[in-house]
Amino acid sequence: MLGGPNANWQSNRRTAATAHIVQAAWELAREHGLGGMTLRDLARKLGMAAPSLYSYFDSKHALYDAMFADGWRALIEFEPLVAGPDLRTTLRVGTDRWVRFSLADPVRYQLLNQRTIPGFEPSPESYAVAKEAYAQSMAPIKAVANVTQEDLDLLTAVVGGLISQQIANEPGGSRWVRLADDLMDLVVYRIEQRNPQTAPRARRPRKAER
Amino acid sequence: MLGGPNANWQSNRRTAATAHIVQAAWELAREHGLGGMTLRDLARKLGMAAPSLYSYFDSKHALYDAMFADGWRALIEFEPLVAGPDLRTTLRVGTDRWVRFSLADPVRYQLLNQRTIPGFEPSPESYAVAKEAYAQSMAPIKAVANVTQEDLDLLTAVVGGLISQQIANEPGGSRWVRLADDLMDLVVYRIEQRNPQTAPRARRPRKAER
DNA sequence: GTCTATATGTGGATAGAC
DNA sequence: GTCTATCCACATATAGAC
Repeated sequence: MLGGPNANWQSNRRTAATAHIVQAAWELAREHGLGGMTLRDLARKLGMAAPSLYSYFDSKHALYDAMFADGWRALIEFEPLVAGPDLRTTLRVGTDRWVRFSLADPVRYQLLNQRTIPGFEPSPESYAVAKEAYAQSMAPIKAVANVTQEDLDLLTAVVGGLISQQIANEPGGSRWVRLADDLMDLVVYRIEQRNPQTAPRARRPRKAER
Repeated sequence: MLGGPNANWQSNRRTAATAHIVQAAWELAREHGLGGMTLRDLARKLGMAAPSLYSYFDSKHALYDAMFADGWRALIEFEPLVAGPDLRTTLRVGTDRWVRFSLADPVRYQLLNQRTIPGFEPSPESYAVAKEAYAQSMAPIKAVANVTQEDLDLLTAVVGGLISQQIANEPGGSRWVRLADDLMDLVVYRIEQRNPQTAPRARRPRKAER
């Protein structure tokens, strides 16, 4: 465990160096793929010998773990997460934010959301950051509508499906993610149909606006 | 290119041996993970030396390619694909079939639907099998409703989202996939709302009726 | 503490004998 | 086609200079 939020700050030079390594690792992963990144390349990019990296990370998996936490932290600080006036707007804005964050760095999406590195599992500390980001993203929705965990599970899964398809089959395009608003209309329909509390029935989820 | 459905059948002993290797590779992948499978292990399992595998496959990627085609072929032959009396039933039955096929072999799902092996892309020949399986799966839906490509894109993505979440976060469980029927209701709602043909209160005859 | 130098084990892949 | 021998790249680990 190095560079974690533990004990005494041995030196913030160390944490700065660690952050620098993680930054370079992201660049390398974007270049050669997440699994294609080698510690030799990383060390060369940083101008040091490969074994020196082990002063900062116990293993390559530990580096992935730091990147995992860093990626979720990036989401937390990505953009101010605004709550819309109603459920539909809140879902659209939140999903749009998540889609843009994901497409902005497909390799990051891969590490954060897919189990692609054999044997890698995030540490409890890093996973806690992921849970924090999740809670932050869901809070505005809970604030504006009466949603169940099933609603949120469904929401998370279907949006992830759109993004995954987009990245896998048409990187750089919008064939799938442009359906996000339509999809949010369906989620709204599901939630409001079970929960006819406040909304005036006049508002029908037509596909009109974009 | 070895063992393909090409030119003359050099010998079906060869194709049988190739199929045997692919079969053993699946078992090994299920045991150690898709990326954790090594050619040495595979050779030992087959009782031969590792380099001998190169008589059948030009590379490890070529082996993955054969497994890719084999996996999609397995879907084509998985179960008789029945068309229901209406759109909702057809979607539910087709999705249920796809979910069961996927959960029955998560490693297979990973190879077929996610880009998890660095550098691996299916060959045109293998990808053609995938397209055939896709066309076969979508045919009953097209037969029973007037659907657009966007509808099918949305359907494929959201169901894939459920399955991915299920495999990644709760293998063996049903927290996500049990929402499949609910999700199909939403898809039906989307299609029928745009296309009010056979709905109970609709009095307009279908235009594309034959 | 951080670096260089080096050693070990395990992958995929190739060469050449039979 | 199958084998043995071998190569090279990689992750990993340790020793020791500064």
